[in-house]
Amino acid sequence: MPEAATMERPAQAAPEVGGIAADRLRSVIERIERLEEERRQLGEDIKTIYAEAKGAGLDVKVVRQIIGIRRKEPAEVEAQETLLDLYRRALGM
Amino acid sequence: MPEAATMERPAQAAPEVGGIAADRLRSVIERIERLEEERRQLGEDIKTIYAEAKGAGLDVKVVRQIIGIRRKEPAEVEAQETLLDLYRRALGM
Amino acid sequence: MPEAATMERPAQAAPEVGGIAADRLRSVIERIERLEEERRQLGEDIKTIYAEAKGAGLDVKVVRQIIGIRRKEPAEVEAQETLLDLYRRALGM
Amino acid sequence: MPEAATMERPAQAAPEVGGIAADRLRSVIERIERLEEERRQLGEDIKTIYAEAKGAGLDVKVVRQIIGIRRKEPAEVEAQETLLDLYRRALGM
DNA sequence: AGTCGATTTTTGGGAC
DNA sequence: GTCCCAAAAATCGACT
Repeated sequence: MPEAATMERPAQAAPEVGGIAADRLRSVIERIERLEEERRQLGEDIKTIYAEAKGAGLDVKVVRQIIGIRRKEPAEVEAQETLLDLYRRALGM
Repeated sequence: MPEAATMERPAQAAPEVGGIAADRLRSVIERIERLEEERRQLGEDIKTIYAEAKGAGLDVKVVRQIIGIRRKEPAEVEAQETLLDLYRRALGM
Repeated sequence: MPEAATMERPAQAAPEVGGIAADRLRSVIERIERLEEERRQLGEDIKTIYAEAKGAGLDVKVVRQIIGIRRKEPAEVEAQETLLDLYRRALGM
Repeated sequence: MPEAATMERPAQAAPEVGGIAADRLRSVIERIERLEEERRQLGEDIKTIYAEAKGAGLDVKVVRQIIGIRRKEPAEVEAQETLLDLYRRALGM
């Protein structure tokens, strides 16, 4: 969509309603809605894989747990390693 | 709650507005608001202790980290120990 | 890093390392953790009331909205509603 | 708990223990993790658009409300607004 | 910039 | 087994 946007108040190219740039508002909303739709679709894809996994005899619940743990683990490992350091710093050592 | 103050419409003890038990609605809201106020106050108390800690030379940020880690740690330790089991169960072993 | 077992309550390892500051650190942590526990309990109480409200036929989400509205300044509430109307009109909704 | 290093990517330990199911488990986990990463990226893209909108003078919170309203069925939107009005009147707000 | 409180989405559990 | 509801987690905007 080329450059009509810079024409601020001609009758129809870039209407303002109550001081709002309607085109910009509409553009923002439509772009977000489109990305949210893609996001929702990915959610469905993920569900499909879980369903396949279940069909293949895997325990979906524990697969979920595994993925959850893998997601959190790096932070947790680091937290463990940092704990003593934190105490020492808190005590000003 | 039998207080005279709640009798906005003197004609009735338990007025309904549009099918809503107004007394009950009001009671729910007031109780929640009261608990939220207590909750907010505790938040302030906690802030005060952090301020004292800072005055005593402790590093507030790391004290926060320590408390955060202590809060999460039992779950994390357990998660670590459970991981291999999860894989085995997911594989049906 | 010796024996994971000794890390379970790290506050106990501190007293010797930092002199008086270690005691203070422990005190700060324990007081905050106690207040946070009270705070958590209040959160549960609030949840219980919402559950009762639901059982009494109230729409919990709308009750939440009401509480949110009462929490804000009236002017702020109106400003927001006005802006929402404005945007809706800009979009022709 | 011996040798933390071998636990970092537990999926690699699996192939030998469960035969073909281990491969399937790994595949499932990796495909899901990939989709989740794409999903996370879309979340960031959405955030970026909101930031742009804010920079353009739009009220992000209200834009969010608009999107929420458009997502719901019109009947649902009205039902909720009606209920809110009802509760407000029951409370004399 | 980092925290906090609140809302919304996701996940696990239970009823039918 | 499928659907709904409650608990948990992630996310967002506000404030400091």
